[in-house]
Amino acid sequence: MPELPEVETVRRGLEKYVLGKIICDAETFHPRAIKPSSIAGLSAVNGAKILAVHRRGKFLWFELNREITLVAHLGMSGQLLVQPSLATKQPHLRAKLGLGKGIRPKKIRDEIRFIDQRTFGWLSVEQLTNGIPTCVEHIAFDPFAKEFNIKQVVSNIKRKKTAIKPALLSQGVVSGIGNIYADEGLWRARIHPEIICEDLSESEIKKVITSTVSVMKGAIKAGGTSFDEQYKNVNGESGYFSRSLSVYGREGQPCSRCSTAIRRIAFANRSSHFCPRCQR
DNA sequence: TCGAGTGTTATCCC
DNA sequence: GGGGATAACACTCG
Repeated sequence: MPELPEVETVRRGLEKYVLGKIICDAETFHPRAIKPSSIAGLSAVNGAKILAVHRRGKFLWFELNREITLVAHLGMSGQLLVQPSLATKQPHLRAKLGLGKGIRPKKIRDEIRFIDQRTFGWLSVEQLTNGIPTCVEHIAFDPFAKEFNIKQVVSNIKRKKTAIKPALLSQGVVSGIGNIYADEGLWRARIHPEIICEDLSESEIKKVITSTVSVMKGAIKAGGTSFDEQYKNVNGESGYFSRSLSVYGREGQPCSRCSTAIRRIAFANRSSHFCPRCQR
């Protein structure tokens, strides 16, 4: 479920509650909760102080007062909640990190809970290279990063022989864009999802990127998009951006610009939603 | 009962 | 070797 705006909402929530806290009693409850490439089990972060929470694309990581870092990816259905340790355990609780004020706190009041119904998400202990975790190194800058260079991204996409939609989804080009925001950005830019990148002009590609970014900006403001119980802020609150979606999940409903029925087409195990009249 | 779902990546094939 | 397409991963819900 979570794309850039949802992950950013979670990052901000975590930042609010966990900075300066010491991790203790870290525990996993499901074998898939830890990425196979993790260099250590979750207990490796016990005793570490959380100095910052970073994000690139859909990847989150905790900067610790250690050589190692803890990376989190929410996959399709992951949640990170900050909750009292006495709160009822959720059915899909995969791991938890106790939060204390010292290395041996007398009382652990809160914990970070990693909940994930479909288990596509994971946690991973990793080394840092120039401040970036190993598994995040191949991920492109996301549009909200200082280093993001739109000219470079546009020229990279222009050279591709694939359709524009899968190009937007490939995290090595621009990161953070998922199926919802790709559809929304393409609709705003009036570009058909199946047009080949090479056949688009640089200004059209730029329009797609800037449109997608502005949709995501709005979504961050709204606290993310959620359709059901699968996406939550660390508070357990749902975002309300789904009200603002123009095409995603609106098959058969009228386009808000021209009233033509929104169409859905399948592509690579996934759906694209678009307006057949606005997006040629 | 079946299909579809917000993501990533391994593994094919060209 | 690389780009690109596809399947697989697991579980729930309509």
